[in-house]
Amino acid sequence: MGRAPCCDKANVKKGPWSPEEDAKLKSYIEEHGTGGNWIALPQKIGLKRCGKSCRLRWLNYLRPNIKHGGFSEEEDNIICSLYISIGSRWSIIAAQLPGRTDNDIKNYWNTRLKKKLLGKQRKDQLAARKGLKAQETKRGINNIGMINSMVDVNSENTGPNIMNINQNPYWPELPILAPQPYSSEFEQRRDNHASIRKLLIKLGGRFSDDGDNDNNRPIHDVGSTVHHPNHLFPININPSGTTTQQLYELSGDVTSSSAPAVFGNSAVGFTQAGQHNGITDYEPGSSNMLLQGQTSSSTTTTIAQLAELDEEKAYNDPAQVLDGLEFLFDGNSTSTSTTYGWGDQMSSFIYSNPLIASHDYEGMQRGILSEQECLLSDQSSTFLEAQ
DNA sequence: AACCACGGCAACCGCCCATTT
DNA sequence: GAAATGGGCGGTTGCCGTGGT
Repeated sequence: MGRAPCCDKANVKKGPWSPEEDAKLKSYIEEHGTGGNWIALPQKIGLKRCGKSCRLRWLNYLRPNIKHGGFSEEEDNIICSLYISIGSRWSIIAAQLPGRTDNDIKNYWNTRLKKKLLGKQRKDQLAARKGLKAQETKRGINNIGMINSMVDVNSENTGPNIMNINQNPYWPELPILAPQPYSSEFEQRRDNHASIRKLLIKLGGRFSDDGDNDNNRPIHDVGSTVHHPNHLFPININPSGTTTQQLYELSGDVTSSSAPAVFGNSAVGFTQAGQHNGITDYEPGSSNMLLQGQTSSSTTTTIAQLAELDEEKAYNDPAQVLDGLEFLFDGNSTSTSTTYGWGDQMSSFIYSNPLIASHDYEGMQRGILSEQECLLSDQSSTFLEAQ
């Protein structure tokens, strides 16, 4: 049975909002709130708009403290870092950037950041390829295939199919693959809460299926109603594991349109406690997964620790999927400075670690990697499953 | 001046999921 | 338990401004 339309499409105005409509919507919500029912809202105000359209207009444009444009370098870094970590979960990313909406970030990524990355990557890869060519000529050996070996999961062979760099002039270390359906196993895992949980556990979060257990609540929110979690991705990037580095620690009440962390439309570990002025309050609990912000180095899974999980596989893993993104993690980053420099640690980790590779399969495929026709190895998926 | 291509962004669409009936 | 409903999300579309020819 099909889903009933949320409104009468024939009698609903579409297209850009007029200042009058904006004023009506804004003044009503500021005075009365949304009432928790967007569908009924336009009728109350006398707007010939779909409720969803009203919601979108409010969240993305009219709501207070919205910032438009002018993304700072720090914000760039956060967006890119999170994209690398979790893919196109724009609402989650937006939750880490006060005043930014998921739509804004999505647009910004699609129109600017992605191109920036790809442009940089192309440049670096061409340079790297030149270097390799020269090396090959000098030594008289062909080790490029090994260096750039990729697992051709499209091959009918069960074993990896080593592909040669020269098969792809622009993406030398990436496989040339026809669009390939996911394996049924992987298909099941996509958009699966369990896999997301795995991912976030790897990234340092902790989950609980029993939200009623206070022990599983975020440390900083135990026993209290919170607006939004402040620590979503407590990634300790110090390879020694002795220093805790909170990458995305925000202070204050983040009134993002989509905060707190949301997967699907479930707040992770938080239930909706109420609304005021269109801003949703959340409280810990419910049967949802609970992501815990951790601040203790003893409990935080560090990137270095993850990398150590399988150094050999990491060494052999061919998925140099993020080659060229170093600039995102250079030591000059104001938001992510570390003892060792965010750059080397993070990029080398991502390059080599099958954990990240497999975690990022979905997001990457939808983003950067899809454009490069890059598939990650079955080995990576298997490795994740084993964790 | 006219046309075209391109980029940015607001808004829409379809789907998913949780909640309610 | 099934169907209906509504909120929310990510992907896509289309308009508009700008720059190049």
